[in-house]
Amino acid sequence: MTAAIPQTADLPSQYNPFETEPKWQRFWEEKGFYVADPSAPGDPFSMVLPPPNVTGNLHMGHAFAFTLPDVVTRYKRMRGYNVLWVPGTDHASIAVHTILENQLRQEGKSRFDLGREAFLERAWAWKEQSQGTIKGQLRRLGLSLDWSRDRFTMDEGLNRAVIEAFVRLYEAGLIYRGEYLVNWCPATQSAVSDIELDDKEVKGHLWHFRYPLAADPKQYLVVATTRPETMLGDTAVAVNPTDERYRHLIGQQIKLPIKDRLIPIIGDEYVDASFGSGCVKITPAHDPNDFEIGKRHHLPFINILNKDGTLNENGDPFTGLDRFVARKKVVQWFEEHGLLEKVEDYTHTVPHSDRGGVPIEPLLSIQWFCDVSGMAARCLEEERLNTSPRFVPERWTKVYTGWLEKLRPWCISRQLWWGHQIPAWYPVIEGQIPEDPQAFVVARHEQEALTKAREKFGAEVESVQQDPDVLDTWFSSGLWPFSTLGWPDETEDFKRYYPNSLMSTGFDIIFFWVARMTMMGSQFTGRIPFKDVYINGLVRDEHGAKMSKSKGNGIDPLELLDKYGTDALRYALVKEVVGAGQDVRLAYDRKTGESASVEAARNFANKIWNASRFVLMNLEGQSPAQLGFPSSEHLELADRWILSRLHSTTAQVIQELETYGLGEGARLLYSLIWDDFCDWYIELVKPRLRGEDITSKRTAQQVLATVLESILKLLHPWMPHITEEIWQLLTQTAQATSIAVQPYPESDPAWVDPVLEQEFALVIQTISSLRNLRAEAGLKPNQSITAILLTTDLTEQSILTRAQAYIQDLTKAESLQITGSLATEPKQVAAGVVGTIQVLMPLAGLVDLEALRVKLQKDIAKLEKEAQGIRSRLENPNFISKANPEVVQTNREQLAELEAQMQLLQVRLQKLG
RNA sequence: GGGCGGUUAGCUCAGCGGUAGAGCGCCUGCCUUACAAGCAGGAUGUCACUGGUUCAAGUCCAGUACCGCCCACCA
Repeated sequence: MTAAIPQTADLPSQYNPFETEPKWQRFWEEKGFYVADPSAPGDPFSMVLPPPNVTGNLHMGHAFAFTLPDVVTRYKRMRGYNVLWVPGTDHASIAVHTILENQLRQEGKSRFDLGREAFLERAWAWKEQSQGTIKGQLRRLGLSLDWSRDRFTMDEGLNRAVIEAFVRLYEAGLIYRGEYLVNWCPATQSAVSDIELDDKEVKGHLWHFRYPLAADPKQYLVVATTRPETMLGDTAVAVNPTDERYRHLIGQQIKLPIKDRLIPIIGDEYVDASFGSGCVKITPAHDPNDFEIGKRHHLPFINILNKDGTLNENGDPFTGLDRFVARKKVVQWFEEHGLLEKVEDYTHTVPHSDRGGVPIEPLLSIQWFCDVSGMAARCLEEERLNTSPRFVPERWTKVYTGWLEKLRPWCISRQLWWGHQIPAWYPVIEGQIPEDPQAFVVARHEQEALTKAREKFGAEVESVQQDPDVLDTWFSSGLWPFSTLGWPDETEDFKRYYPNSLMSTGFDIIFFWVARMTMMGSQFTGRIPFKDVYINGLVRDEHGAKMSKSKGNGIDPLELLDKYGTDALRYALVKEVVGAGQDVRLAYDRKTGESASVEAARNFANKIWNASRFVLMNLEGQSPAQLGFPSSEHLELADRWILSRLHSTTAQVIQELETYGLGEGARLLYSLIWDDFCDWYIELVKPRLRGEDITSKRTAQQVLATVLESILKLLHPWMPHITEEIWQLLTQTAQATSIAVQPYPESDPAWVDPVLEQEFALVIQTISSLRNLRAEAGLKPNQSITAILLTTDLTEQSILTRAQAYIQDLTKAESLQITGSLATEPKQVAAGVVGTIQVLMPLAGLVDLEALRVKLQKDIAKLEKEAQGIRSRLENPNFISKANPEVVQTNREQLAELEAQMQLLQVRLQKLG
């Protein structure tokens, strides 16, 4: 039994996405269309969703970045691939900390007041809430995710994967504990990685200090600094060894002001003799470059800072002061002692902590590091040999390899609570943990740690205490492509779907994430975890600016979803993309909350809806399957034309989808649907549907049904809901299946007929010309005309004759004469020209002859301008001799045609008198 | 300092060697039984600038300017 086809009256004339979309979202999920089956046939096509942070809501960037791969996924599924798209969310250690600690601050508390356990409870509660919101939003975007495989970076399985990865890296000698300069964020009191920094331009000063020589305090060297307080930790002054001014001083000593410490003058190539005074103060414990120099010259490392950004005992006499207060005091000291040479205004960039929002301090501390040099080298080798992964667009490859080439050890520990606690334990002996930083064991769990600790440190180990730090969030993210598939176990999913086919993400996290995944993937699975990397662009605001929280210029996707529907937003975003990875700008009016581009997409959806409504009401309740495909001998000109357009567009769309041309595909379909199908085919077919000729009517129904069904399938990856809604109505499958799992249309070259399309273009132009004449003459839409198409070209005559009914119908011509010559010339006639065809519309009664004249003159002038261009080309002997003969020939023909057309119009002009 | 994008109609953008395009907006008619979220018709451009290659250049090459990103930063 099939459901009754709704009558036209049942279908509103405006498409309502708000009823439709949730219905199909539920349907897809309940019926499990997107649940992958590793035992099912088909080449695998697998992806993991870049897991959104559990920090609140999805933003426009998510909507965009997730819709793009959804288009690809839906296409691949319809192409018969065995598709898996794994959803999930990320615990986002630092980001969640920031949110929760802000909340606590408002309650007048800190996380330390709460304690680790209570804080984590809050974190889990927050995660639950945020995750629920995000999942709802992902569903609302209509993404074809396999929710049965939903993961969270801190769920049991992934936790196990993280510990396993850490242990294996440690056992391979790639994870170690060491002292190093880390980017220290005094606000969050944690180390942060290089890529969690945000450079901000700051207007500061460059202070020039006099450093007296120990041998002769009246002589001094001038050093400059933007961070005066660090001088308390200076352990040398460096000059360039080739610098004639200072070469003789190398080896002598400076008496460091305030501290009265003797520090050496050293020579190092790093110093640029041409910058400033050519002397550099060296603070190995608080500057990355100085750190390197300090190591080269075996200088002492003096740490002057506490973790909260105040000065420690080494900062005496400013111990306990905040770094910025100490800065002023140091400057004041130099000033008072006549050692301040000068102060310059100086604008420079200062690295700030992304999350903490304050300037970071390079700080010497004991952290956990991961040596990634071997992994990076393997990734570079893969890229060199196999160009794997393949970046789309290709230009991002350089960004990726460039970063891998200059990697430093990765600081993976964070002094936070929310995250994966580092699986390292310290032995407790006599109630104490040994001071030796290397006294620890790495284990999968506490029991194993205790055993190992006793083996290593003896039976006197009473217990073990786990390192309180958590891992950098990107550590677990790096495992995402395989940890989600069940790694470290050899699961069916892992065997079937790894490596992933595609990774779709933003350029801003090529370093953070893509490179970490390829490194971890190569380390643990021996393979690059994905074949292609599609790098999407940004969604910019209405002014072309990057949307960001700090600027507050974000556009809320939910607002647009509420206003226009999911399909409209999806289509509007993707249609703007050019090639792959280009940024898109979203039209938006902040006063009204309206978006012209999303509205245009909504209108497109409505157009599809109404075209479908027209088709449905004319099929007399028959489904495409019931109607069957029309037999070839019954096909009329318009039928063959629309089928040709369908098949040629299908070929182009498939071509685009295969090369990630998602925007191009969207635009091709827009034109096929709106221009070809709605404006022409449907209009042409109307008389046949109302007419007496049963065969012609049935053929039209068959073509309408088959073309509409193909169009729906073609468009489904971009606009999944409306296509599902209409497809269900059209095919009357009673929700037994989904358009999402129907085969994607194929292009049959047998139906593509370029000659026919060209001929049909002539018909279209002729109709347009007549419509133009009607409009120019000021005729009412329902007023009928008489028309004459005059041409001596027999082919054109034949085409026009075949299309005579179409022309008459679409131009309201009650009589239409197609002829090679006229027995009697009409007196007053509006005229246009198409090809060699004179398009004539005789006008009875009062007409504005002057208007007709002006119109003809304008047409002639236009043609003349065109002809002039071609003529000058043909008059150039070099063009004749050097250009491709075919091009020359074409130009000659074009000129001849233009001249003939002008001639015809001239004649008409003269006849007007 | 290095690198990557971009500069085409009022706005947002296609086009990437042979006659300047789309959507939105604008103008003129139309509520024509699919659609006024629509239909028909129309107007609109020194294709940033300067050179070069070519018979031919928004289209290829070089440089310049401006806009936007990314990376690295000289203390």
